Amino acid sequence: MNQTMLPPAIFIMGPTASGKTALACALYDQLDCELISVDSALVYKDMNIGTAKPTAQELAQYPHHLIDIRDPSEPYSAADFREDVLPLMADITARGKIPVLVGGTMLYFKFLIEGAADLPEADETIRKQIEDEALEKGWPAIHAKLALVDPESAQRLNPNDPQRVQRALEVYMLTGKPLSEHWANQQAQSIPYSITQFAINPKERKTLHERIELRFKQMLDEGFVDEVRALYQRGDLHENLPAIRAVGYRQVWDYLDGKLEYDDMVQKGIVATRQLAKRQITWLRSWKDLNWLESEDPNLVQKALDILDL
RNA sequence: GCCCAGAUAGCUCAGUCGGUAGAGCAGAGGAUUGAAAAUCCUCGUGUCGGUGGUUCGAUUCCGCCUCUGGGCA
Repeated sequence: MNQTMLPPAIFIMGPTASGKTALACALYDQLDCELISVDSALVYKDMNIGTAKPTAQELAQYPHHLIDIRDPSEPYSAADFREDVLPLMADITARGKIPVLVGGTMLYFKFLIEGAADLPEADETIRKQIEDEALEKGWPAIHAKLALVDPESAQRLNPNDPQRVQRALEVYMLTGKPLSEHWANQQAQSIPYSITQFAINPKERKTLHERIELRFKQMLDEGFVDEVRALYQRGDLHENLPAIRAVGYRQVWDYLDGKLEYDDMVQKGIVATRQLAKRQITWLRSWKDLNWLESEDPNLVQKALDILDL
């Protein structure tokens, strides 16, 4: 098939606080497109300030898909994202528009580009069972157990990595087949788009750190603590939920719990955001077919449009 | 002004019975298959506050100085 026959799609990636949203909105003004958020935290309702979600006014002017689609009590996953976004992109293309995917959740982009193995979804009962056993015997014991049924995964995984060890064992318990076998059966999937990928990032890490600190303090000024307090006071949420584990939310939650002094919470919130940005940049460094843009470049939008050459 | 306790990595501190030192955090790099804003791995040379003395050798012992806490006036 001729690549040029594929409909266009645009990806805008980059670390937190790099200016992705601003670029996406600028493209929205210039192109016949629709915006899709690729962000594991923006999917949650009532989590606005701390996620740096575009404001209601911004969203009215620049509508984004896949924002506010879950209650904070409901988990959302990379696989959910893949299932949601593919039909959405197809609809947008059918309307004669270009899907513009913007966000910083790199695993979601990866799932979209490379596809995912056919695996069972998370099973709360099984996970609880594994966790209870881990609490009693320690994660290395669970890892040893995994080694008996799925030596390949056990070899690959660090015994101290609870999340992956748990997942690998969960998959075996649910399917009777090791994770490695599922992967071997994974079929190459490619999405039917001609994708132009942008990564936006400040020239210097120091600049990003400054932006992150400034933005976190602005969030606090805008009432971030009250936002988390409202979630805290609901009573049905807890700190093990993906939503409450989000950067900033976890630290404010601990502050409300009396586990952190206010100043420590601020410091730890900033630090956690910096560390998130670093992990996002690590993904990007080895990412294929990227067009890099500098956050502080005054001609950034024009450069992006030139690269798109539509 | 006097007394006491400190001064060691960017920060908080440990330690060296005298042979130039190491943790946590921060930071950097990496991994990443239904929690991914998650989870995990790797990386530690710094005038040991300054200066003089004792010593083969001082960050360590002694003197003086500077600074920071706390106490007494």
